[in-house]
Amino acid sequence: MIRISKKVEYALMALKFISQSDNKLVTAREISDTKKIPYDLLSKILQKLKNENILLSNQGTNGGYSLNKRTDEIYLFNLMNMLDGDIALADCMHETKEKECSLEDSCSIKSEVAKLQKEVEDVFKNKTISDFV
Amino acid sequence: MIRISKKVEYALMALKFISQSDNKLVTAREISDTKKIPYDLLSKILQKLKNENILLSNQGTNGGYSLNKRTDEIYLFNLMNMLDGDIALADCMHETKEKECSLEDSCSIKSEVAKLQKEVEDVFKNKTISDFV
DNA sequence: TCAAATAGGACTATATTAGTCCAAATTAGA
DNA sequence: TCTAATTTGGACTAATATAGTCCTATTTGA
Ligand code: SF4
Ligand code: SF4
Repeated sequence: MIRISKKVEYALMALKFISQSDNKLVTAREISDTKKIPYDLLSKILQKLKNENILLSNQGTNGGYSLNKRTDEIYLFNLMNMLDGDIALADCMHETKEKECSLEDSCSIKSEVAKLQKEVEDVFKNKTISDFV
Repeated sequence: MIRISKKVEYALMALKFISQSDNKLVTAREISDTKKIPYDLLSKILQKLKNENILLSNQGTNGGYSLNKRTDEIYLFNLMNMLDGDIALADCMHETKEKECSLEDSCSIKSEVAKLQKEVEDVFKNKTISDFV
């Protein structure tokens, strides 16, 4: 089964929401309430996006988040990598050799899986947040 | 994280193996041994493929499996559906309404996710086993 | 000083995927 | 007719990944 994670969905909704609140700071609570996204989880996601320089944050009262990039500069592929880690169609395909496949020696489909991975990746590399706004 | 399952990988290797053993029946044990695939799991996969009319089976001594379709008639997309169930990028995208998304009312990205799903699906719909042989 | 907000670690719960175990039915051949 | 090789198939367990929660600290404007 092939899925995009809830984290990524929540991030997409949040980024869309922020991009449509022109320049006004947006709080996690606001997004959570209007979009019915679990507050704590959303907070984590926004913090992550801030650390990845997708968002700017202001702490304290009247704080909140704002975009740090244009929507067409934020690629879905990167977003997925940030939130879910290395996107790999199979164990042997991770950039970082974090996972190894015990079948690598006897595997007869590796090069074809690699080709497939490239094609799927391209779909996500060709989408930016602006496609969602 | 986006992955193709081990089941599908094992199925691909098995189908490739069978397609290259021209006409001779191939046993699950043979494939399991040469490809280092867990025997019980592989058995289940082959049985499934037999029930889906991808393979023919002969029981008993000297039994085994053979292809029931040309390799270019077996689509990766269908294979994935058979083995992993409905391929859906998000909860709301299942053909059968087996899953519901509680955010469906407030969701602002559904149509874009649908577009994305179509693009990813097309990648898998355009691959057949012959691409792996 | 207080309340609203981000920051972030640690934890729990749930779902999915992967793998195992066991017993039955089928069949060729000795 | 017995036996071993094989498919068949249900039930179960283990491992992993995803989703969600809890708690506490820090920042900051009023
Ligand atoms: S089975 Fe082959 S394609 Fe799959 S992860 Fe292992 S080496 Fe890669
Ligand atoms: S959040 Fe939106 S896109 Fe995702 S599953 Fe729910 S309705 Fe579908």
